[in-house]
Order: sequence, then structure tokens, then C-alpha cells
Amino acid sequence: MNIGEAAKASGVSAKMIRYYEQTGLIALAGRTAAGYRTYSSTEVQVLRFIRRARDLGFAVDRIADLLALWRDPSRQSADVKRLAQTQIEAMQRRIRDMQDMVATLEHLAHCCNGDFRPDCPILADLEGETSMVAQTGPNSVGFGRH
Amino acid sequence: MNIGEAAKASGVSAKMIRYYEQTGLIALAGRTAAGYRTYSSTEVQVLRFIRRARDLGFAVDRIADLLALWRDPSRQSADVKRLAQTQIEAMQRRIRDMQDMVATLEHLAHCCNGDFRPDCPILADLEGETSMVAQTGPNSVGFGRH
DNA sequence: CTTGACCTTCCCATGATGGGAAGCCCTATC
DNA sequence: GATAGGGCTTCCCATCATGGGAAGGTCAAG
Repeated sequence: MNIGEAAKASGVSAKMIRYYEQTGLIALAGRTAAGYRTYSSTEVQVLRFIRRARDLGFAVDRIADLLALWRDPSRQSADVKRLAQTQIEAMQRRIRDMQDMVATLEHLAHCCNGDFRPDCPILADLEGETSMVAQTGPNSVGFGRH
Repeated sequence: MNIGEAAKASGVSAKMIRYYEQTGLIALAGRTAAGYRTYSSTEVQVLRFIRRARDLGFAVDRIADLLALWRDPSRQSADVKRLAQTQIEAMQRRIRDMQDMVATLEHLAHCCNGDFRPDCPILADLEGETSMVAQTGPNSVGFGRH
């Protein structure tokens, strides 16, 4: 199977398959005489595993951990569960941060007439001393697809 | 005022101040004879505005729009409100995506014994055909601090 | 044998942020 | 007045996952 077919079958783009190979997340693919990468159904399954873990928001580093556990027949499910829970907590922190931001914005937008006049509590808040904006330090759990 | 003091006074790091200048978000700073950037309290206020908008999750491009409106005495508050609402909707989409991911993860983690045995529904899901993982295409509203 | 679709590698860009090096400048202390 | 330490300058690099695109080789169908 060529890389394009593997991409279609796994939902991982060819670009990303090469990237995962290059960064060591997956093993070096076999090659045809002409240098084309070839993939077995086993390898496609690994790619699909990766794809699904990405869809759950796992960073590539965590996926490496998950893959190691997946391949380890003597793994303990507690280890997998711990990874999942760490991920859940990180995402929940992130969600909470964003919800705070949205709540502030909604409040400000609600206070804004939204008409033809220039007066705007949103700008006043951004400008002023008495801001509603959380004075978060360098926070932000390191998460983010993209 | 030197860049370091302006950074402290505004909450924007010196690195970022230079970056904002370089990318045109803020005007070129004045310079001393020796080449040091200087900042007035007006410029510090702009930086604080930017900082607060960042804390509300606005991307730098949107902040440019906000600054333009801020500076425009004949602006209409409706324009500001529209920007805020677009931002709210983008963040809510992102939050919803993440909540979906968390819900799936929580379900899987809940089904996992988390003991010394290798059997794990989380791995099974990632591996298997019958995944709970949303088959989202290339989605993800383009948002993300960091 | 040509055409078009596919593959290869290599480089670049994203967005916001920080790290660090090399070198200049300013101020305080001796 | 010399020296030390801290602040400033520019320039380059790294992040993280992803895509775009160019230049060139390969394969399969017509």
C-alpha cells in the first residue's frame, strides 16, 4: 500500500505520516525499489490509533506513551487510565480558562448597546483601570490542536 | 521609559513588545540617541489594551481591529460588539469540541478498571473499529493561545 | 511513448512566545 | 576614571502540528 492509500485508509494525511515517521512516533516505513514507502494493514492500524488519539486531544508525546502501552502485553490498565485522566484534567483546565474568558466577553457584550454611537463598554474595559479581565499570569495549560 | 519599564507597567514582555512593533500592531517606538526604545504613558496604555484583549482570547489580528476602533472617534459600538460576538462564538465552538473530547475520554476512563491487568477499554477503543471517537474531519476553529 | 496522477525530498509558513548569544550602553561603586 | 553588573540592541533558533509548494523521479493507463 502506498502512502496515499494508507492516508486515505487511516485518516492521517500523507504529510503527517511522513512527519510521524521523521519524528520517530512510528517506525521507518518499508520502501519499494523506487523508494516509495509501503504500508501494511498493521501499520495502517497504528496510524488509525494515532488519528483517534489525536481526535481525543492527546499531544503527540502522549500518543507515544499510549502506543508503548498498546504494544506492551504486560501493561497495566492503570497506567493507561492515568494518562487519560491527566489528559482530562488538562483539557478541563483549558476549558475553564476559556469559559472564564467567554463569560467576561458576554458580560461586556451584553452591556454594549451595539448601535451607531461610539460609546462602548467593551473598549472602555480594555482601556480602563477597572478591568474585568482576569489578571492571569502566564497561565494556559499547554494544550491546543494546531 | 525604557522597554523594560514599559513591559513591567503593561504586563507585556519586552520580547512581545518588540514583536508587536515588528508586525505592525503598534507603531515604531521612539529611540534615544543610543538606540534604546522609549515609551510614553500613552503607549503603555496601548500595550495594556493589547494585554487585556489577549487575556480575553482575541488573536492579534482581531486586536488590530479593536485598536482601530478604539482610535476611531466616529466608530459605532455595533462594530465592536460584532467583533466580540464573533470571538464568543469561536470560543464556544472550541469549548464544545473540547467538551466532546473530554466526555468521550471520561466515558472510556470510567469503563477502565485501572488495575494491574492489561485489558483496557481505552486502548481497545483507540485500536478498534467501533470507536467512540468523533470522526471529525479537519475541524477545529482556528483558536488557541500558544 | 505520452500524460497525468502519484511519489520523493527539501524548504517555508503558520502564531505567539521564549531562549540565548554577541555586542553596545548606562549607572553605581570603588 | 575604571570596572562591574544589568539593561538594551539585533539576530537566530525552537516550539507544535500542520499544510503549501517546487523540483524531480515513478508508475499505470491509454
